[in-house]
Amino acid sequence: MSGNLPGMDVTTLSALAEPNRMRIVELLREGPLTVGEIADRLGLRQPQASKHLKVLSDHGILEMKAEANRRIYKLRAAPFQELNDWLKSFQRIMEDRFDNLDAYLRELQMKNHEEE
Amino acid sequence: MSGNLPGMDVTTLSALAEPNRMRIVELLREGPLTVGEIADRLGLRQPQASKHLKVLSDHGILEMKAEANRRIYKLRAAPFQELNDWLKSFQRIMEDRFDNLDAYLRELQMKNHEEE
DNA sequence: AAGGAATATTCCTGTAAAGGAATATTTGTG
DNA sequence: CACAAATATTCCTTTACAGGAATATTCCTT
Repeated sequence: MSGNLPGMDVTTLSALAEPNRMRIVELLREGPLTVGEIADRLGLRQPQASKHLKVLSDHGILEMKAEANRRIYKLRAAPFQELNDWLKSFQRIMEDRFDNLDAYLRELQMKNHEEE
Repeated sequence: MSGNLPGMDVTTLSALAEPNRMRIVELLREGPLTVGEIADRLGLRQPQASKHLKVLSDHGILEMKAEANRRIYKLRAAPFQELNDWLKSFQRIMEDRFDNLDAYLRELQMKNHEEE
């Protein structure tokens, strides 16, 4: 009966829900960067930068291109599209259902009298 | 020089980045519900449901209305708007900057030759 | 081939947070 | 006023994960 909802992937959110990773994402909006530059600009140690980048990559938020010694990371569009789609499916319902407390209160009333 | 970016609140994301809390949010799309119903429908124990609801409320994702014995929780629009705005500020940049690896590679080249 | 960048990985430690169980609190009802 | 229902809170335990430090790996340069 119930349609198959988009079902936002929570692990994508948890990957973004870490301050330094969010800073990395914000930084990469300006364009692709190497690990070293990311670490420098954000005042992170290289190992922690690498670890965060790995998490973000594993969740498909970033993609990496090896260029000689350097690894260049850049944003991927997909997860943001997914987030956007999920939000859109919300907006539709927002106007309708969020605020009909009254209907629900009447419903509660009914159940109360029903079960006695 | 740099504009003040939206700056998505990571704590909002972390509140959503928990499976049971996400399930609560999805459930409440259908309309407001009491703690008991939320716990029932999701197969959660009441205390855990209350705890998750508190987290969601503390982050402004839900709001609560006390109705006699019951507490009715419902979604708030604000955080979703915030998320939406943040995403929008992304979309704009997506097309332009995400993919100009070439420019960045040339830039790297230059720096390499520069510093010698 | 050797040394040095740039990056990834491993190990350790501390901390935050989620679930379980029990209990407190509030409110309605007989 | 006593009891029961609905919800919140506390305490405990376990687990996930972020940072620090050290080390491994890869690739360039000479």
